[in-house]
Amino acid sequence: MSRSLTLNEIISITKMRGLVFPGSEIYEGLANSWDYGPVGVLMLNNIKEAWMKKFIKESPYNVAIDSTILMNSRVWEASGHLANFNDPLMDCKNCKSRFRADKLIEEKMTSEGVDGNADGWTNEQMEGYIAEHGIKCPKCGMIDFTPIRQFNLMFKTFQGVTEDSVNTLYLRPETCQGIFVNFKNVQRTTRKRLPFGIGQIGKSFRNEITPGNFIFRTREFEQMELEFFCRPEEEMQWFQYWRSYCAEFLYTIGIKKENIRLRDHAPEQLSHYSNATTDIEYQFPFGMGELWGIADRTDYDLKQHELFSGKDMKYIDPVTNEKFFPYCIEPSVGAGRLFLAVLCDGYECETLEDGSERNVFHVHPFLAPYKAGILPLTKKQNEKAQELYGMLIKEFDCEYDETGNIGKRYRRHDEIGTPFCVTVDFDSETDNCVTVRERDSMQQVRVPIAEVAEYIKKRIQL
RNA sequence: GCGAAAGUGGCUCAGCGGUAGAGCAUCGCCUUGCCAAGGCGAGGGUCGCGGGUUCGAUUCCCGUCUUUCGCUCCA
Repeated sequence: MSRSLTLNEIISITKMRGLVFPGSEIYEGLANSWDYGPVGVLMLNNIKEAWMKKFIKESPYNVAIDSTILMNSRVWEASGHLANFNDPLMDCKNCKSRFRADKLIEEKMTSEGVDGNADGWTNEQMEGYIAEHGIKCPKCGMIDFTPIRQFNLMFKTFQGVTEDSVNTLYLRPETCQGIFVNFKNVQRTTRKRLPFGIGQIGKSFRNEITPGNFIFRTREFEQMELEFFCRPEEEMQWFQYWRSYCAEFLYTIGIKKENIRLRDHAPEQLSHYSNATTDIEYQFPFGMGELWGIADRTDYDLKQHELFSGKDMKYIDPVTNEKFFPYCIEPSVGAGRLFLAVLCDGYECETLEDGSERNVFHVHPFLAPYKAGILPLTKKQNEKAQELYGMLIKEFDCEYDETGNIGKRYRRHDEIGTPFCVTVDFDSETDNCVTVRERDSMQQVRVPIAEVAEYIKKRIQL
């Protein structure tokens, strides 16, 4: 018998066990900031490593870069973020609900069978349209809106000594632009031919109106993005390829299939530059939430950068000398979100045969913070266990623990997802073997000390 | 920003107008021969912050901050 843990239970455990702490806690916190603790950072790094392994290192197509968070502001002009990453918000004075003016207008147009949108409209145009067409508050039906206020989702900062508007910079709201602006550099230095991809793991910042749900939506977050370039006529083929590759990745790292849903966007939902988009969603305790977005971005970004920079951003086929804009498929996933999905998917409270309960974190050994706990059965085995620990720590992350009785230590490691516990006991002295206890099955195997490292290494592969 | 709820030791919470408790966790000693065992002991909280009422506030009132849930969003 077992049950999943609630989000609150998971938050408690992660705080108690050093996975995740509330940010700036001693100063009353900072809304929606979370720090990864000593145990959490191991798993976060393993998640990033898993992505690197499957999307870059083992891929015949892809390479990685690490670009800056601060970029020339013209990048954001070209990408459209300076113009479009604003939400025009208005509140209903009567019922205090908040709406996006452009969404209200689009809904009105749709309901009247008009094909159009409010993209690129000024606030005055939108306010005018709403007044003329008598758009009512969708919630209470009143026509009593505040004026539009722009809410820019990009964090602004300043470069240089003075807060001069000339030096206004933005924290990047997505990592992919660092890839697009380096497209030519990467292609030239790697001599890659289409199709090929450029990946990046890095922080992005969005001044979300409403963050929340633990680490699900935070204003500072880490993305793992791949921009995969291909010939325009192959876009759908590669879109499908990455769409299933991403889903397969999730299954590989142990996410339960029944908690995953692939949702293809309907044509009318697509952003203006996209020909196809699929969200891979996960069944979080608070509902379905987007984990991975796979978007066909067409040649929009490279074209925009050529337009704004004046530099040639086209691909030149080294064989045919053909010159064209490649299309781009973008699978983009949040590291923190994946971390949360792994937590939600793995944490269970099991009721054992004797009626006692144990919290277990069923996590893929590759992602587990520690691969092994090194435990002397009693304090008499401390020295030998220390020695073994010294050997194993060179091979993988593990932890030495001699406090409390053995059962307690097993449970403590169950709770942080350690797949193996290695116990040095009274017989170890004579038979040079140790007991390896497996987390999920609670089965025990006798393994020669000389072979323990290999035994575990074989079982923690991705 | 608006609406709702909440803030008491690391976690989960109880409590009360007379300056704080439990369980779990942590640490030490003893015990312990494989699944949160037992015994003894220890540490840790100016009850989010500021103000007001009161002889006296963790408790009542006001403000403020923070968190959580919803409006939002799309990694």
